[in-house]
Amino acid sequence: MKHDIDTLYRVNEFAELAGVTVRTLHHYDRLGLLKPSRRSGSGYRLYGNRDLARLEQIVVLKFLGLPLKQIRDLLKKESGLPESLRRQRRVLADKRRQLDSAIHAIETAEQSLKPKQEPDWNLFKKIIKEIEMQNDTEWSKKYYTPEAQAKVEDRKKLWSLELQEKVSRQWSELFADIEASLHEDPAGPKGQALAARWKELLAGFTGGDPEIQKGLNKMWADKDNWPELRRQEYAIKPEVQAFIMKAMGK
Amino acid sequence: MKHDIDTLYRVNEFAELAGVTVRTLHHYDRLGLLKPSRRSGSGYRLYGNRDLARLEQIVVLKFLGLPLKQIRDLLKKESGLPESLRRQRRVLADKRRQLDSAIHAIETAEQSLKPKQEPDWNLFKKIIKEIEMQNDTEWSKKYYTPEAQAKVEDRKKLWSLELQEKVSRQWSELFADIEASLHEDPAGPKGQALAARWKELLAGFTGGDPEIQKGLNKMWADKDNWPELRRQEYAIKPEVQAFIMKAMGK
DNA sequence: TCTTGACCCTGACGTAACGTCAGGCCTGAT
DNA sequence: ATCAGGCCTGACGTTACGTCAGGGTCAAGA
Repeated sequence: MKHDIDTLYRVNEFAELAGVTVRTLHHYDRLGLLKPSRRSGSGYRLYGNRDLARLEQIVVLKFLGLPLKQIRDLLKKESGLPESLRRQRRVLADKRRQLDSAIHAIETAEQSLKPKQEPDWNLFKKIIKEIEMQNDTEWSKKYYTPEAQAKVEDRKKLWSLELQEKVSRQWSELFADIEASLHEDPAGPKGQALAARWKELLAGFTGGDPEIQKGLNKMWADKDNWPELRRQEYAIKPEVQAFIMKAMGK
Repeated sequence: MKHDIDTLYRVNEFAELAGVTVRTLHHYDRLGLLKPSRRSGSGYRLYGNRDLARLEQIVVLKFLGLPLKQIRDLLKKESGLPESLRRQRRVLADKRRQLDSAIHAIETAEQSLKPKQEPDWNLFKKIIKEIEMQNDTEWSKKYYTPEAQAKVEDRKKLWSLELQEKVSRQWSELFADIEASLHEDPAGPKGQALAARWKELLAGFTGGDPEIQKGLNKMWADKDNWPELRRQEYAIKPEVQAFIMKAMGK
C-alpha cells in the first residue's frame, strides 16, 4: 500500500509509536545508528516505516545488552549476528554469576546482622576473597590450557545443552499434554499417567528421595497448600494445576 | 603496637596492599569517601592502617553493587546498613531476572537462527513484549490497587504458556550453571548461591509450605537420603546431583 | 652536586546511553 | 498577529574510574 510506504512521522509521534523517547532518537541519529529517512524543509526529522523496522531491531538487540556501536555494525554487515549472540550470552551468563555471588554475600551479611548489631566485616571480606579466588581460577582455566580444556569444555557444553533441552522439553511437553487432556478424568488412566509423569519429573528434581516424596504427596493431597500467590508467581495455568492436583489426590 | 599505628603508606604501596588502583584512591579522595589520614609536606598522600580498614569496607560494599555516594553516607552514619542491604538485594534480584530474560531471548534466537539463515525479528519482538508485560505486571503490583491489578493479572494468565516455559527454563539454567560449576567448592559462595536457587525453585513447586520446606531442609542435611539407584533413573546427572547434595549439606 | 629514574601531584578529557535544561525556530489554530 | 506546543541544536550531568599531560619530589649513582 502506498499509504504505508508514505506514512511519515515526526519525532514525538514516532517515539511513542516505538516506545522510546525523543532524546533516544536524537541520540541514535547522532550516532548514525538510525537516521530518519527524510527531513522536512525546516529540519524536522521525518521517520518512515522502514525506520520503524530498523528501530525495532535496535531495541531488540539493546535489550540483549549489546552496545549501540556493535548494534550499528551488526545492522550494517547483517552478518556476524550468530557469533555476537554467542558472545553476548556468555557475557550475560558471567554477569549473572556475579550477581549470584553478590546476592549470596548480602544474604550472608544479613544473617550476621540479625544477632549482632554490628556488621561483620571480616565475614564479608572472607566471602569476597573466596569469590575473587574463584574467578581467578576460572580465568586461568580459560586461558592457560586451551588444548586439553577444549575437549572437556566442549563435551560439557554438549551435554549441558542436551540436558537442558531435554528437561525443558519434558516439562513443556507435560504441560502441553495436561492441557490437552483437561477434559479427561483426572482419576482415569490418562490422568494417572500424567500424574505419574509429573511425579517422575519432580522426583528428578528432588533426587527421588522417598521421604521427600512422602512430603510432596502429603502436600498434593491438600489443596490449600497451593497458595494463590505462588501459583501466579510461577504461572502454571490454573486449569493445569487444578487437573494435576486432582490427579495427584487420587 | 606503636608500629602498627605509625605505619604509613604512599599511594602506590597502599593501593597494592588493598588491591585497588592509585586512580581509585585519588577518586575516593576527591569524593570525600576515603581521605588519607595524613599528607607529607610535599603533598604526598600517606595512608595508615585505619584507612586500610575503611577501604576494605568500601570495597566490600562496592562489590555488593552499592553506589559510592551511598557507601559514603552509610559509613558516615554507620546505621541504615540493614535497610540498604535489603534494598540492594532486591535490586540485584531484579537485575538477575532481567538477565535471565535476556539470556532466554538469546537462546530462543539462536534456536531460530539454526535452521534458517535469517534472524527472526518477529520472534524477538514477541519475546520482548512478553517480558515487558511481565515486568509491567510486577511493577504494577507495587503501585496499583488490587482491583486495578486484577485485570492485568487476567491478561497475564493468557500468556502463561510462555511462563510455563520460564519455569522449566529456570530449572534448565540452574542445571547448566551447576554443571558449569562442578569444579568449584560446593561449600563456597558460588555453591551456596546455586543451592539457594535450587531451594527457591523447589519452593515454587512445593507451594512454599513451611512444613514441607522444613522437611526438605532436614532431608538435604542427610546425604544418605539420596539413593544411588533413583538418581540414575532421572535426567539429573550424577555429578550435578552430587554437587547440589554437598552444597545443601553445607 | 648534578642527574636520572621512579614515584607523586593536579587537571582534564573519555567512556555508555541517554536525561535534562536552555535558547531559539516552526507550525497550526484562534 | 499571536500563542501554545512541537522541533531544533548544543551542552552539561550521570558512574567509577582509565588514561594521558605537564610538572614537582626524592633517593641514589656519577
